[in-house]
Amino acid sequence: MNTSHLHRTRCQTCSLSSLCLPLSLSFDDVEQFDTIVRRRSPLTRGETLYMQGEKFENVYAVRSGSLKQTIIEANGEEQITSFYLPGELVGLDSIDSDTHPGFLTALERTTVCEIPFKRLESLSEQLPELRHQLYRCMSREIVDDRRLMRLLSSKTADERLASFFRNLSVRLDRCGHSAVRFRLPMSRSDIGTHLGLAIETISRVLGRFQQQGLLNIQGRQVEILDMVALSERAGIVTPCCGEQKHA
Amino acid sequence: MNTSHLHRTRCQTCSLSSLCLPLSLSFDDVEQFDTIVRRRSPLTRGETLYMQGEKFENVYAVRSGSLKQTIIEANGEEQITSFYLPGELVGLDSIDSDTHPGFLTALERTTVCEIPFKRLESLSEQLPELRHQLYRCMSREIVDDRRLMRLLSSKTADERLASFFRNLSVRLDRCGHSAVRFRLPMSRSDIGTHLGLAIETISRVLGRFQQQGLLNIQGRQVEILDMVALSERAGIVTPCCGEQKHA
DNA sequence: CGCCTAGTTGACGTCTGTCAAGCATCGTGG
DNA sequence: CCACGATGCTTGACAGACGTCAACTAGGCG
Repeated sequence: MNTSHLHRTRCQTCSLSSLCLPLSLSFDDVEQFDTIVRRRSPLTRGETLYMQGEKFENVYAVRSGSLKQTIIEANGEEQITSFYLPGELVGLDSIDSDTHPGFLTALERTTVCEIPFKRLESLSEQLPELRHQLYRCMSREIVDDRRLMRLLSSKTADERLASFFRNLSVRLDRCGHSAVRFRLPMSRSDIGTHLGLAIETISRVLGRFQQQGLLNIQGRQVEILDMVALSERAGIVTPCCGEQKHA
Repeated sequence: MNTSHLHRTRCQTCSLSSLCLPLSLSFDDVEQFDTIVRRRSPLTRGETLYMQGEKFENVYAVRSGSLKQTIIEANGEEQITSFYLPGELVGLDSIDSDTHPGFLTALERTTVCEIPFKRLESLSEQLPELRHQLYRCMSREIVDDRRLMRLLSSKTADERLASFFRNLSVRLDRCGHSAVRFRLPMSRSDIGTHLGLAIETISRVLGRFQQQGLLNIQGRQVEILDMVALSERAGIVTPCCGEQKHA
């Protein structure tokens, strides 16, 4: 029990380990994995974890709080490609070019675990489960991106926002928060930039949702009142009858 | 030199090997890799390589021709998430759920190399370069998807189409075709479904492009006349001077 | 108390989807 | 070789959704 380091926490005792990379590792393997993980002191709201174009060294697992990834194009346009919540892995999109494709910014007080990718990669040589888990994480990221693409490609503002809130609810639920009552980590403007909608549209649609009793939203405090109706609005037809899903 | 099998081709002699998974492997390693690759007889136009929901067993490398991935949602809406050209790897999005998220359909006569993922995964244990290449491929797919997301999230029909043609040109160039003169493998309707635009819009915008001398398009025969103007139209500003920007 | 940012609400224009009709292109068979 | 239908593509008219501009309100903080 050496707790010499201030931020010393261990994967073995982390409540998020069931969502994180160590997911399917044996006890001994987790211990080995734990040795390459570095805990960083918390980021404050607005602080950046890395900048666009910076050399890629580490991936990060979110422990608490939340972050956004912003890509700024040559012409100055911004796009928020994704938000990251506790238990999610950040930086997998940086492997190919060996640089970070965007800015990673904390939306609130946020703690992350830093995992040197080189060491992760070589550790994955010895631990097939870890390797598979890494492949799965990346594959999931592709699938999630495709889902968002579908959303953006043809859906109305209502569908986009309903889908966004539904997705947020599911992910918050997974990491231990309430699925129906939570505080939005991001601003309306962030949501707009992410979904390709003007901030005014966000405002109007949320107003409409509230009027129709789908949800209650005061500033950033959200309460989902009718998840079924929200899902329908998102274009998801049957929440009940068989959909194939397994790990 | 056993050439018993009809479709026996070898990675060592494949003109696309510099784009494909064996990219950074040594000669011996390529040989080892080659043993797990199965060549399939060509797919004809419209033939499916796999169906949505089917169990995931193999990834595929495109040798010639082209394919599209179509996802059909519960409500019947279709989305073409991506097109695959020679040298590109298909199926990486199936790892997480262990099933194929969509239909993979040949757009023309197409040949692919079948790579059993289980064997690929275990081979990647012994070959760090292969492992890294796999990570890179997946990472690149995420990056490409994000690019498309940005396109879909806020760009006009003109920008989407200009960007689409530019992207196609770059990819065709990479796999040995001409970058300025080629035959579109997909229909207008496919492009529309992919970019989230009505087929009529595609038609109108392409007409405009032609009128403005950006490109020449007769049916599926395309000639790009002014790549610079096309890039500008796609929202890509400076092909030259670099810009530094941060928050 | 007053400024500043975040969010709301309204008026208006435009892009693009929808519907509908017309045209070209291709393969099939007589 | 041409007729013919099927399919894919183009063009036009119109309407609706959403972006833009602008004014206004509500919190948050020195």
